[in-house]
Amino acid sequence: MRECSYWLFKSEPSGYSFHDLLNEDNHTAEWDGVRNYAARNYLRDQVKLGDKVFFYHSNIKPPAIVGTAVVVREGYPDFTAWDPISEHPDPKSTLATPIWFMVDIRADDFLPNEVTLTQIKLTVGLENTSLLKRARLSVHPVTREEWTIIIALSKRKQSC
DNA sequence: GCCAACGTTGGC
DNA sequence: GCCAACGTTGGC
Repeated sequence: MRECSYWLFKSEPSGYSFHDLLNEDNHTAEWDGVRNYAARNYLRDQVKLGDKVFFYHSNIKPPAIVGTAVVVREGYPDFTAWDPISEHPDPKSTLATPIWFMVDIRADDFLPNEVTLTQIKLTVGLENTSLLKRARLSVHPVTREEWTIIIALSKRKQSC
């Protein structure tokens, strides 16, 4: 019996928001379009069924973790890569030799309060979190301790 | 809108 | 295989 792992997935809400995920059938969607090797490796090799996911909104004021989701399908080829009219086509990726991978996630719920990037930067225990160390990565590992701290933060009303 | 950080590409 | 040029991300 494997313990679940924790992740943080980024999305620009102008393109795809947590609200969009909640509005999907069964609150579930393919996490497609990742075209970065480090993120791909996580999706292909390490993100497992039942793992928990923070949904982070980037490129918005303020950038913040807004909700949680759960992995409902493990890594499989991102077929949007070999669809020439998809948003992120990659002719080098084929059915026989896929390069890019995705997982499916199902929205759980909004956090009681969003946890902003500023809060994350100011919170003891989160100073080494991957989000702060590798700013441009779109899929980050989160430790169990970090997950617990962020969940606790989300239950606290912000004064500013 | 700016621009720093950083991942990717491609010439050599 | 190095590394300069280039493109993208994303906070500010």
